[in-house]
Amino acid sequence: MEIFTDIYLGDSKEKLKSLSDNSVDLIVTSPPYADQRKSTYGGIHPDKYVDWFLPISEQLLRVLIPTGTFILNIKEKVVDGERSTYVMELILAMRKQGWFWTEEFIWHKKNSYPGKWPNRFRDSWERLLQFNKDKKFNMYQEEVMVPMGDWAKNRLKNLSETDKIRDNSKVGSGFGKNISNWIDRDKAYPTNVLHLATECNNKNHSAAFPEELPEWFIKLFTKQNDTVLDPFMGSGTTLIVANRMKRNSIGIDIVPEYYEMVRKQLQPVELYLLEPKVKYEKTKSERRITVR
Amino acid sequence: MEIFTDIYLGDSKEKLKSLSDNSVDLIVTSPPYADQRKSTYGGIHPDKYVDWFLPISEQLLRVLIPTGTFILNIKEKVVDGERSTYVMELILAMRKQGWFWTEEFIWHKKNSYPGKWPNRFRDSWERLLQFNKDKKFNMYQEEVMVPMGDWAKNRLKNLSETDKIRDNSKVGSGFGKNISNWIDRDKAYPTNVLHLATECNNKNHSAAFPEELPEWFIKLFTKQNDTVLDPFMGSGTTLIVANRMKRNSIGIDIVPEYYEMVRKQLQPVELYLLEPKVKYEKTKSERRITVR
DNA sequence: GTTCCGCATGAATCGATAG
DNA sequence: ACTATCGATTCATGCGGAA
Repeated sequence: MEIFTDIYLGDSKEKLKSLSDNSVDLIVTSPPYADQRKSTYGGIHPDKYVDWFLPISEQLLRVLIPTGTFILNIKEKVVDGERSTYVMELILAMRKQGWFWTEEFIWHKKNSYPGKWPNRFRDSWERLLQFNKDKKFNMYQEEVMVPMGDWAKNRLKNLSETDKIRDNSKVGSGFGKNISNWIDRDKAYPTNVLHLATECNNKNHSAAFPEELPEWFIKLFTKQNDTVLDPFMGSGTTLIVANRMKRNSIGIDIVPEYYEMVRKQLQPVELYLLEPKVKYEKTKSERRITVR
Repeated sequence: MEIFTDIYLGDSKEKLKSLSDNSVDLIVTSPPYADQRKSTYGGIHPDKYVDWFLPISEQLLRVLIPTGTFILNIKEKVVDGERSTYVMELILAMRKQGWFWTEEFIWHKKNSYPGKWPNRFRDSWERLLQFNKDKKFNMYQEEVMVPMGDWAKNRLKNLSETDKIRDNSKVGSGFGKNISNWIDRDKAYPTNVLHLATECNNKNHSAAFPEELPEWFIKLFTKQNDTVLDPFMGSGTTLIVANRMKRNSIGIDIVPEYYEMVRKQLQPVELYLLEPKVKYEKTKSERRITVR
């Protein structure tokens, strides 16, 4: 079976209209937060955020299959010493739009931005909001309850001794870098708290999330040959992971530089010759890339 | 200085009226969650939760000093496969009432209740909402500093003497970062994610939280001889911790059994003879208990 | 080939300074 | 007065070069 990867350059609100109804199994995305990333995305004022997002989520509701899931990564910022409320207002508005708010996962960012202030500690968590069209949805819990797969084995054999020690010292549950827990264990029961560090190895994108994040949700909510959508693909982490996991994927971004970057990364043959470290050669021959 | 502990039996909304304006330095409480614990509190329907809570928070706003803090432990429950939104509606309503929503801490419950559901994982976190009357409030950050990650210890202890000298000179010339500041430091400021286990040995109270939770906030937001209030004291954890930490405390509960339980636990002399393990004898002679 | 160390760098926030 | 920009603060992580 052939896996496709479609990427679009343009405004999500418009480009999404070209997708068919009920054609996507999972949406995983991290939209620009309010008043962040002004240089690249222009920055949306917190007061206007809900109005800006609702037309997009309306399209997402249309293209998602009834048993599909929408994972939204977002966090409100502090404005004038107080937390903004636009995320809560967005949840309330999306429920009126027809979404079910089924769960809120917590992404605990172990390496949060440093700093010290007289009345505030470092913000080290983000919301991962789960929305569904229907109260019955596909969920493959076994896939994430058995983390001792090839992935973990590969990781473990390459772990240096200091890494093992460092990981041992960490307290944590669920999944993530607490790999040492898995050595003597076949099963880990995940919870709705995810412990991951943000990735520092920049891909020329300021806000890339770690590959483990989309990987976990793709495992949990899709099977092979399903289709994953990221309407704010950025550096394309979600698409690359989906491709490696043999899921079809669709990505949209309004920034030409990101679009170009993802396009180049997904071109299999040419870059394979130029790039010494090609990560995803296993699925290379199966991929079909469409650029529009 | 004498420490007092006042406990009241009755409805918080009414009993709070007997407290003076600006008389409490910190409020830490975990109110009955909507539709939970029906047998003891009668259960408040999610749709009526905000209306039920606002008269109480109005009193709390009155009795709190301007530089005081209100910590509200709450988590919406899942109703018919979907998360209720009453917590978000409550935050929005309390802001209109005059509260500032300063921060949301995450309490990560490391040993959350085990279980498996077809479309849901174990819920292992709760919200700890911080509200303030004023954007300037008392906060004693040094009191809750935590040991630094192994990173610093392993690296800094191996700093050569020349490195130290070089770094010192950098400070003088204004270049580089002041590494020498870090040499004697093994502690770092915490983040807004708290990792605590729930207490297994509950005290006949269905929703007792671990002592570390009120302890952390009492350390962070009060000093000795300040006054801590818990308008839903339950088994009295907040009061007991406050007393041990030499803070005055006020507790209210509508359930006679909890009231009696806390009263007995706080009576110093009689119980001292009966109970082999008295935890708080250090402050015993200083305590004054008022029962109304 | 490992292990160790130096260093850059974040979806941050506040307070001061400038227009 | 009100907004825009800038510097200071701080710590976990990964990478590259050195031992």
